[in-house]
Amino acid sequence: MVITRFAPSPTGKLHIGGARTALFNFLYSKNQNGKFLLRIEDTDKKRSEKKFENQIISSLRWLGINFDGQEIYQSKNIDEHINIAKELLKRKKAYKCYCTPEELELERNETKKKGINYIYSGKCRNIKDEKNLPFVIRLKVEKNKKITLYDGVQGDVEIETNTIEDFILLRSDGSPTYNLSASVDDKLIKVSHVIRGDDHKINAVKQIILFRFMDWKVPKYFHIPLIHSESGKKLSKRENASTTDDYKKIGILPIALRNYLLRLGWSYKDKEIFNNEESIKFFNLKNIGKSPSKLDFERIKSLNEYYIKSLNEKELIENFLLYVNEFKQSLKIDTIEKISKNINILKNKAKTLSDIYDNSSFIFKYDESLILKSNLINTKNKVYLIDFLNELSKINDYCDTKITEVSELVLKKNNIKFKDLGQPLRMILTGSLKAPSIKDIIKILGLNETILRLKRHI
RNA sequence: GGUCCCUUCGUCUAUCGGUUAGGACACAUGGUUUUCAUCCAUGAAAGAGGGGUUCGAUUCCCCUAGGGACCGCCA
Repeated sequence: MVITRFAPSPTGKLHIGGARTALFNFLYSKNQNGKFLLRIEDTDKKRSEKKFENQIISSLRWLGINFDGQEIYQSKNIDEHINIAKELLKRKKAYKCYCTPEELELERNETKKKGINYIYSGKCRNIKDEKNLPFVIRLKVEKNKKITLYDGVQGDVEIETNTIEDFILLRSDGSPTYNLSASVDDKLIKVSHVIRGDDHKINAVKQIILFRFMDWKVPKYFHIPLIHSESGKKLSKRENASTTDDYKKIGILPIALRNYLLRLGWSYKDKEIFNNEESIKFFNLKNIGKSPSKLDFERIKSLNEYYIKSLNEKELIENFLLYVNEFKQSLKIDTIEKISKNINILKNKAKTLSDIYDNSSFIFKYDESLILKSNLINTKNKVYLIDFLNELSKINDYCDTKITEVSELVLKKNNIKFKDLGQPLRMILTGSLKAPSIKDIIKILGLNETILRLKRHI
């Protein structure tokens, strides 16, 4: 059975790269009818925070990336990690190292000065007698061997063990480090495919060595190229617009972000649009690309625009209201009703949910500052506008054809083009030149409000 | 600096040695349109460089250049 996992450390919000890693793991496991697990790597007590853990889980949920079972906490398995370290010690595959951090710092500086790559010298390797001093436990990496990482994305990568140091398994306070914990946990939860960022490639080799020392079955590894920022560097948490929250905040739909992430570093022929079902159906590991990719915000927006247009009304309204609730000034019930009813008109120019909000603002926030400044409202134009108002006042209820009749009447009477009437009308009714068509504006505002607004300015 | 990885339009990518090198976003032009958009059509735009292998290389190999990742008692 295929078992994959996403293993974030809760030291920050879920960022784009992590989200894509989670997505690939999720999609592959679901495509194979397997399991997708979430493991919180919270062994760094200083930097881990509960709020980030919650944030990561809710971001995953938002993207529709659902994990199986309960989330797993690495910190709960610490005893087992320590046991394995002891077992390795017993098998003589690990040893106690009494070097102090200060000594190591010195070693590091010395080699760096010489321009040589630093790895721990291994000087404690052969200490026979126990010392009554603080110690760490290090893995005894075999010398002069080649380890091949059979990477499903990168191909076979051969690494000399001499370039890999005797890395620490247990710190001097007895707590396990990442490579130990991750290996033991992957073994415990029977991970079959490890899909993660390229930055873990060297860790994979370290973990393979540990797996072999323990006679465990080594999982398959897939190291996906990193996502780079516009500047071409690894996307860091500090970059603006690097977390999923950043995108949520500006009104990107989860399905759009998910679709974007899926196609970043992965492809399926010429297909660009993948809904959630299709993404599971078509996803595979072999189409993952080898080269890193840059984030393209325009593409995200355009995908978002596509989904705003193609989502059904109900889904769009749901997404919109959730968004407004979380990020915008709350709206009155009747405004919400008006927007919901006319969502198909109001979504027209929108690339983001925030745009829909802005497009709708003439309904709930009648900003007259531009109207007063506009030279569209002059004595000449007022003649038609008054005609229009008079004719409009004769109508009892809104009706498409009646509005057309009214405007045509005014146009004929004054011998003008629609633009001459439409522009000032639009300005008065919405306080802006960018708005839906006149008919739609009247329909949304209602006859009463339309007449009220007209009367204020003519 | 050491080890490892990557390199097709500006960006994301397709290409299983033979293609007018395809698609998408962005861009430009034109058309539709009751503003602005949408939509439709068209266009410009790419194999980092140099060597091999081959009848033939974007594709396979080597070198160079450029970019990136890792090099913590972080994960």
